Amino acid sequence: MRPRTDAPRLPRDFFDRDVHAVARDLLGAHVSHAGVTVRITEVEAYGGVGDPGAHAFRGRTPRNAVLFERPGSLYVYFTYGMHFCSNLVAGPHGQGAAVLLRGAEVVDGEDLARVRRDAPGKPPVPARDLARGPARLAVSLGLSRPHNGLDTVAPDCPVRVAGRHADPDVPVRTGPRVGVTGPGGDGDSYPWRYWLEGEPTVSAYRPGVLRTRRTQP
DNA sequence: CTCCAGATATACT
DNA sequence: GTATATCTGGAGC
Repeated sequence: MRPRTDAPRLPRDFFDRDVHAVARDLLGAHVSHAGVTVRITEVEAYGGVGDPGAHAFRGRTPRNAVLFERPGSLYVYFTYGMHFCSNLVAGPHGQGAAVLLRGAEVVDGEDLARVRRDAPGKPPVPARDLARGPARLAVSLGLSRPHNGLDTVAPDCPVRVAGRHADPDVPVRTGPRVGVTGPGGDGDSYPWRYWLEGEPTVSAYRPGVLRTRRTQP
């Protein structure tokens, strides 16, 4: 499938809506950066202050400050000591809500994505795994710390978000978020994960796990 | 498929 | 000071 280069960049109004509406509509959208374009197949909604799974749960901190910037801003954070994940800020300005980009299909610039994803001396990554998973997606697009805070609705922004899910024959499915431990202790009570049915690039579901202590051996 | 170690910025006590 | 994290790749079933 050839990416539509004529699709308009999504405007501020698109992101300035309920975060769940934004999440659903981002499915099928194209995100382009540094020579690679992906088509989003899986996302998660994070509700801002008060959502126990969200980085904004306890309010604004230096790390999550971008979540409280204008909708359409790109929130890239570092986690697990080695991975970057990317979100698009959604909802009213200052609410702290965002949509995590969890899975995508590389539709252009696959060679470049492969340079970023393939490890030297190891078998090549299967095409469907290039951007399957939030950290893999960020690697394929070449997103990391310097891109945190970019305003993707600006015409000159190097990160371009365009198009949206428009195929009524492909249903949107929902389920619990990945890696989030809910208030009850096990699992996430919010079905705020959205994906396109039948897509091979949707990441495998892994329930949130409480890690066992492993300090002093 | 499931289990598990890895490496470190961040936020909380 | 210390527990945790919007995860991944490799090992073993």
